[in-house]
Amino acid sequence: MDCNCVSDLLLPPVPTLWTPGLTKSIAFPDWAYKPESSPGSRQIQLWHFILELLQKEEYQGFIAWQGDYGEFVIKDPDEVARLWGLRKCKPHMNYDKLSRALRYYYNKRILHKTKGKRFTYKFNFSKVVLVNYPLLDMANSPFLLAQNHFTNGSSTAPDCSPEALQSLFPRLPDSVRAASLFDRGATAPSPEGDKLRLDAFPFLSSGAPCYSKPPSLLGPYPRSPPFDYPWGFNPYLPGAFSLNNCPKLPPGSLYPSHFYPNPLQSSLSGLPHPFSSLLHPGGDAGDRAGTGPAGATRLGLPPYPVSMSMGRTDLLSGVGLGAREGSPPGVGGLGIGLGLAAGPPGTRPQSPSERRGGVKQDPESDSDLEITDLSDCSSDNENDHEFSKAARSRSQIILEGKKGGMPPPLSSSLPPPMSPHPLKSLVPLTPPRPSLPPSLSPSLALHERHRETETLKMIHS
DNA sequence: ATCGGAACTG
DNA sequence: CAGTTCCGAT
Repeated sequence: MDCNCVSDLLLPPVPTLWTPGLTKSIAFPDWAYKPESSPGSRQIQLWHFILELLQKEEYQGFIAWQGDYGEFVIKDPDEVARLWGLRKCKPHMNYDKLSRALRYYYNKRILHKTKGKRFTYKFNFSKVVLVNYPLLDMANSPFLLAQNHFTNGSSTAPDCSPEALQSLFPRLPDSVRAASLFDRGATAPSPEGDKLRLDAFPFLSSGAPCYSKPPSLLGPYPRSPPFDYPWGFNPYLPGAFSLNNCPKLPPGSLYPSHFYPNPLQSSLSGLPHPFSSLLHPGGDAGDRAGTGPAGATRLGLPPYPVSMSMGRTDLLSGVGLGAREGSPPGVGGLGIGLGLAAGPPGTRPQSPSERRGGVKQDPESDSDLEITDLSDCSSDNENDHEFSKAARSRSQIILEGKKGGMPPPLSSSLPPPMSPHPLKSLVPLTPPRPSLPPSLSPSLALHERHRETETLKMIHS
């Protein structure tokens, strides 16, 4: 009653383009959403919220991607906590509580802490990706391969072949797998399915944090097709990929930003866009024809570009989050498209970050990355808690000796070291896995690869 | 600052 | 279940 919570107002149940089922099943795993049937379920979740903030420029003064892949820094803990409290109608929310909730994610492996860096956490995207896009071309995903590599040398490679996946999702006929992925609500409302997924890929859940090398691949591909993203985000708009819209690296980093693609995006880029059918029945959105994966193109899904800005709005909005997160602090509210709007917000509030001393980019962060990753790994192994149960029998995780990570000298206003032509790098970056487990090299994989190759050719020409 | 236990809530 | 709140320990 006394709560001025505007979340309801700002957060329409579901964006017009979404259906509840769709929303839930597509974007996130069940640990993100309880089944609609579950009473009292479906409240925004903290990590979704975090992603939402991360994705919007308006909040980059408060929280932003920074450092290693998937890493973000809460520049202004108080503000972020305030926003969170706003969203949850918890006027007394503060960073202490927020952080508790964040810690709560450690065991769930959704997040983990980047040790040594204040207010810095790291997303365990792989899990999210996999869970959300179990059927996508994993065999082709360097990211996943990398994970695989790290997790099990080779012997017990989990079977994530399309076939295997298919078996996990029998209700997702290949022919419509893409559609189904985003329509499971209607197709296969099986809450168990979600669980299954998680358990089905223990290698991802537990090994995820161990990677440190840029999984890489689909990086941003700056183009400027006039494509409209109704759900509020247009990767082509200025700012869409700007600075912190995606997990990126600091300037001094070893790897170019495109080395740290958003797994969610990468994954998505290989799939037809979920909404495309809704948005562009014709299946054609643009023109960028032939620029990306066939599927994507056909569906009007911007091929590579999409791969940046994180789970981006598509996911987020689906979550309901994307929806207006509100007019938070002064922010114009409907961030309808982040960058979108005339892009004025681009320069959002520097925010009091500094006021709190924010997370100054201390040089100390130097030795962290590696350590962080390693420690995370260990922690993963050690605190497997619930997760390990499922993965118990799994073979020990083999840590790759060296990590590519590098202590990023953080710099708030780093110019995006984005590669102008990620696709080029993409080529060399996607070497055919020499020891590709049989389970990973099904025809689909080949097919995908082939498609990709063709795409690249086209681009080059 | 960070962590995690514990009781509590919707 | 996903936090929220409180809090002592490190």
